[in-house]
Amino acid sequence: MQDHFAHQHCGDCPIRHRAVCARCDSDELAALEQIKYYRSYQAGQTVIWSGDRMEFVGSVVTGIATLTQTMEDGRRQMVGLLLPSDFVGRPGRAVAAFDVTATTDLVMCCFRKKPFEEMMGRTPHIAQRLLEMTLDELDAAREWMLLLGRKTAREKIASLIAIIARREASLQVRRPKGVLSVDLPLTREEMADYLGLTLETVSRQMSALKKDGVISLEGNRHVMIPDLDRLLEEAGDDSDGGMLV
Amino acid sequence: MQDHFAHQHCGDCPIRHRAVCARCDSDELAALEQIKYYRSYQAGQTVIWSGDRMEFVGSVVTGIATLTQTMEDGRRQMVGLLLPSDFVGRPGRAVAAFDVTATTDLVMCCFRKKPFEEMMGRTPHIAQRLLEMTLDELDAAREWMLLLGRKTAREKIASLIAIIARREASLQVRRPKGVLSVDLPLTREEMADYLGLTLETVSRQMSALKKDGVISLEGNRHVMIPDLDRLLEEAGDDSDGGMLV
DNA sequence: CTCTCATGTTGATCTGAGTCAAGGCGTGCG
DNA sequence: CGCACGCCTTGACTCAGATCAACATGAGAG
Repeated sequence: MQDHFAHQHCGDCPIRHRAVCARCDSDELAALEQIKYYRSYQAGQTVIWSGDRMEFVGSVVTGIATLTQTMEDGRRQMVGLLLPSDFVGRPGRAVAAFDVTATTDLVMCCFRKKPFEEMMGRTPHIAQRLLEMTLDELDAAREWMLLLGRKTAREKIASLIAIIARREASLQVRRPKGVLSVDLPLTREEMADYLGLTLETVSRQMSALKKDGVISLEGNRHVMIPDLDRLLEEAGDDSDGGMLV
Repeated sequence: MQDHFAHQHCGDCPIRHRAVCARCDSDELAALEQIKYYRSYQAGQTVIWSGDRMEFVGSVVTGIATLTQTMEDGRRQMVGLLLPSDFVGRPGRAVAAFDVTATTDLVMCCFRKKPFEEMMGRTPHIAQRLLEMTLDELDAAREWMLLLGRKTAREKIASLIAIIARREASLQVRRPKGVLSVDLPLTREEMADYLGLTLETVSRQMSALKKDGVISLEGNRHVMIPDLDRLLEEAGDDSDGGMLV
């Protein structure tokens, strides 16, 4: 398993993951290597329960995890989607604030919290890098608040698909000219939990967008987007809104 | 104006504001003093428009500001409430992502971004402190996502009042035994924008909570809470949920 | 003092999304 | 093979909150 990452450009250091390799000198990297370890989870497994002591911080290497919050009566809201390179946990707080669940098989690269915090104290740019990442997440969360508070069901669905599509597109080297195609990493129910809807409404709005030619479906999880601008219009997004996740 | 703050315990350094004075040595404080300055805004004035270049970072000294996002058709969502000691702006990004508006008269203590960033490079614990604060804000934003996505109008109102009440209570040295009383710093419309509701619904649910004896009103902006536990129950909050804002 | 304007309340009605219920795939298993 | 189970779709009905509209209150300006 670990071999798989050995020849990735940025290895698996959570700090390097987001392209700050240049700032890590070899001593620091060696130190990080010494305290890191891996954890694997199966799809559906819970990584941490809200309220649990959290002994580690880390980042996602492969797979997808979700951050969710649940009310006593079972109402559930997903508050974050963790993709490869995303950071989990917080230096300085002992207890997890949200449930973290693996929605696919998941591999995380972890550091025990204590040594990581000590390391952070000695290596200023780690805190700076984490600060940048956290500020990005905060902006994304706030963008999501607009979606949850003010968008219609149709706009919510269109926004979600657009965000996933945009991320896929940005991973590809050249922007594809023609039809974009996207794999949804979430079930209808998970989409509903993310968007503050019910799964029935998600299903209905997907059908509606399909009927109106905004998207087409191939199986349940694969979406083709003939015209990204059209989709963005349906999403009610500000012209550029492209800075997010 | 500056005299007013001279004898506050923590002065106005945004880093010290949240009780890390002990970690600031005198050289650092002197350096911060040199680059800081004040800005005042009148109630209703816009501090920054989303998309504007942001030349400074800073923290609120007195007054209240809001972070909002607006769609082209005018739908508006408040995504943050800035209270004294809250930090505004982000080292590392040139452009504001949200509108910042003063809802009351507002004084901010600012630092030009460039020198502040340089300072941050030299003074590791500033980044660490900002990281902590940002993580707190992120948790609060995620908590708010549950409210926006899943709570009923009544629960939303109760939650908002509870949050404000809790903060007031925590400022007072001794927890008051009896009736808590809270000043709402927001108009009905601003509350609606914060909660993802319309102002009519806010008004109706306030009346309903009053009729049911959960709160009582004295004027429009002053709320008395005979039983905080009852209010929390109405808010649908998890037992403790007290870690936030 | 009255007028105006911003703010807040309340009522009547409408509607988007939730709820309840009935199937429809597709996959894995006995 | 057929059955069960997880996931998804669709229909009928309901209801919480939005919308539209009228009116109340209070503070400041002239």
